[in-house]
Amino acid sequence: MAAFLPPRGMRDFYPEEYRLRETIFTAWRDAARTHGFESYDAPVVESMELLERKAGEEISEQIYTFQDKSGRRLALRGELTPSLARMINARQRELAFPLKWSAIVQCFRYERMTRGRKREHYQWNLDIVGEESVMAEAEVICTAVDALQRLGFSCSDLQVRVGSRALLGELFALCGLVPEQYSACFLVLDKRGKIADEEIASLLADAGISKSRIGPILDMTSIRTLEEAQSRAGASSRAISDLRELFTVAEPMGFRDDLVFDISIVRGLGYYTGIVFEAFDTGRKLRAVFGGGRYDNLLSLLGGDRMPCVGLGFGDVVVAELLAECGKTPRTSPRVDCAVGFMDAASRDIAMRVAACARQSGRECDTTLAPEKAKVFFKRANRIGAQHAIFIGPDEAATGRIHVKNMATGVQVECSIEGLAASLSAGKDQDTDSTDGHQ
RNA sequence: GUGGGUGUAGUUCAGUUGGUUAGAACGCCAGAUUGUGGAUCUGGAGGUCGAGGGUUCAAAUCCCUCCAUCCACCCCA
Repeated sequence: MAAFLPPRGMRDFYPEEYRLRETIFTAWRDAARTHGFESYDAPVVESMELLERKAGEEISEQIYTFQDKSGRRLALRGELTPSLARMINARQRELAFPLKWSAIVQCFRYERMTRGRKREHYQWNLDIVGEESVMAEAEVICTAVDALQRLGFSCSDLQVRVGSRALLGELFALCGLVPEQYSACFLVLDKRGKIADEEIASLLADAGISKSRIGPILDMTSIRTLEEAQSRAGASSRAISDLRELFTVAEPMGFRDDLVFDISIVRGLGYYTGIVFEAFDTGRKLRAVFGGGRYDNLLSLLGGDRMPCVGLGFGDVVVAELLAECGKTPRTSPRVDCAVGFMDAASRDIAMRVAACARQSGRECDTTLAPEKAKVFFKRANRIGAQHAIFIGPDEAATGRIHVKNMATGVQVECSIEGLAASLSAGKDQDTDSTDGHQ
């Protein structure tokens, strides 16, 4: 038994797991780049003060906190948004808005673990800062759906459920609530279906909401369609027209089929102000794969000018589970263009020359570090996924003629060291010709 | 934090009412093949049975404590 394990909730990535992680990261990066997002990064350690300024959350219980040797109160970030807000605020006069930023960062959370939830995960963040219109929501969702497609998912696997805090706010106002009471109502509605209505009623009462209004609030969760919502909110509802516009533009953007209106989506984070959304697997067996929404007040809350923002967070843990659940986990194996080995000390320098030659021609090349038997070398070459294997023994060292073995076909061709690049290319063409003909 | 499950080889797991030297598969190593991988065959290595304590002539097995881990709830990225 291993004496040491990773700290609770933390993960090691062995090469096999690392390859899966890279597959996910690549889908994220490619989708972001394809949609014109710029990459950025921020420190994994932030000041507690920044995190605490983010209203309405009992953070310090749930994040890793510590003091540095000067007594500064610091924390491992639990999410990237406060750092983003800090960065934007610091250069609010110089940045050109709207801007579209993407980052893949590791976030930490000190909490109990369950399925799909560790104490650390990698999260892809997409944010659009400085855009008032619902095009910002459309663009981040479209980009996230793009990434899902790159991983092999289709709209039959996932649904993006869209709600709106702005809509709920309008409906609350019609019930006679004041804005200060909204956030308590959001949290309570989020619990609808999880706890009994009587408990919800008493929670609302605790928030200072009079009895006569509790019924109408609970009743809101029975709204199923946008039309129904409109009939309550009224024809002039800004929230409804935003939602309608999102669904409309999703059509030409290609993700209309993934969208579903769901008034019960409110999200746990306190800073959301408008449209909010979460993507779930169709079977609803797992947690949200990604989620996000509009947070127009966070930057001003942290000392900047008011700035409309839309953000999206997409974690690696749940999507990996969903890949497994759907049988779509890509089968990855190690791969390298060629491997070079040598039989004895006298052959070493020729082998290294051959390897250098291969690398100069742009090939990936693994080399044996010590003399080994041919059998051991070829076995290892096979294991590391070498497409070609070149074994140097006394004969090759003496004549300068080397044998390039195509590991897929077993065919071995002889060439000079200078002719190596050509042989590797020839073998490569052969490989692709011999496959099913794709690409 | 609550409830339940599980801890045996590198991995996944068997292991009978407590009873002799704890097994299998896969993986690993070696040989068959002294310069050629994947397939096959043969052999080998590898275990303080999660830790500590208790009951017993005898504990992987029963009891207690702790630790780890998984699932559900709670909470949330």
